[in-house]
Amino acid sequence: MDKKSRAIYTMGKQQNRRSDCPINFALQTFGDTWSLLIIRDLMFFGKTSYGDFLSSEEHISTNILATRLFHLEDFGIVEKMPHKTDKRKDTYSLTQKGIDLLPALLEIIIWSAKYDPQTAAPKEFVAEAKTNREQLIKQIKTALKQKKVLYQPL
Amino acid sequence: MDKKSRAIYTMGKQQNRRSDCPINFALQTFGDTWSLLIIRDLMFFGKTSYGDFLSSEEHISTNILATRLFHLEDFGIVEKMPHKTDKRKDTYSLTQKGIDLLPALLEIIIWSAKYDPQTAAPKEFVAEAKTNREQLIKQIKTALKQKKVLYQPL
DNA sequence: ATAACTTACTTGTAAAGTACAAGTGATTTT
DNA sequence: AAAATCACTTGTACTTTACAAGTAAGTTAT
Repeated sequence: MDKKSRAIYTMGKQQNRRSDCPINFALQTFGDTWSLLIIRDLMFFGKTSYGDFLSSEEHISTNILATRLFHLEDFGIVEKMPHKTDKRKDTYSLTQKGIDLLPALLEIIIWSAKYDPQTAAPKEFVAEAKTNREQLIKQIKTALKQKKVLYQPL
Repeated sequence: MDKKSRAIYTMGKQQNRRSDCPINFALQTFGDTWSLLIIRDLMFFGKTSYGDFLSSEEHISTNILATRLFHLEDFGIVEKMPHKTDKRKDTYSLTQKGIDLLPALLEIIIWSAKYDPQTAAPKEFVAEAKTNREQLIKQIKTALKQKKVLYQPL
């Protein structure tokens, strides 16, 4: 890890926190332009590797991805493990702390689906999130633990 | 408005959207380091003026605040009106689109309260959000419409 | 009435962060 | 044994941010 990454790493532990406000805590943890997309990929689309994240349609730069993954791992939202068979690869997964962001993600999805006329959010999914929230959360959590992929990348 | 602001303004209308993913839509709307704090100030703390936002404890820079307010207004999350009596002032308020972010904010607060050992989130508030979500949402929306302040800045 | 103050910004500049292209070294595949 | 893949790192130009200072319109105090 280089100096810049270490700087971010250290900030990660919130030596430089702007306030103790819960909204601010969330912002300083994953409130940049990319982190939530990585979390999305892990939460809904079964992506697990560096290359998987790189290939998402939003096209994150490789250096940015590297620092965000350090950051998210540092904050305990993401875990990195050696791939079972391929020694070149690492496998990323959400920790419990990361999985617990699911309700917030669902609310964001509901909001975007309401206000973005060209949203890619599947109607049935949004309907489920609105009317069967708790059940949908359980279902997704179960799938995550079993490493089943419920949805295709948008 | 200067060239830079116009550039952001144009991006605001999502000519340059990275994808139609709902998470991405939210990120491109308010996914920077400051917007959610402005929305928080409007939602919970009864702040309404430029100076109010400037004086929040996170210390946003004045030029950043100006561009974020343009952006948020452009996206229809915030409305700007001349102050009733003081012609120097403007009064900012949340639109319905902005108010509809409340459920997402509540989930973020619940998450941060769980994982930040030094969170400033009031326990009773978090408890209410968990057990009486819908009622709390109604209560806050009513207060917003009546311009009552329910909470003190953290 | 006028000077001092407040308000909502704008401007300038240095520092930090981002995007893009091109490596690199350790595997794995062909 | 060569070519490809994987998870990064490095270099550089560009963009964004942070901080300090200034400005114009409107309000308050004397």
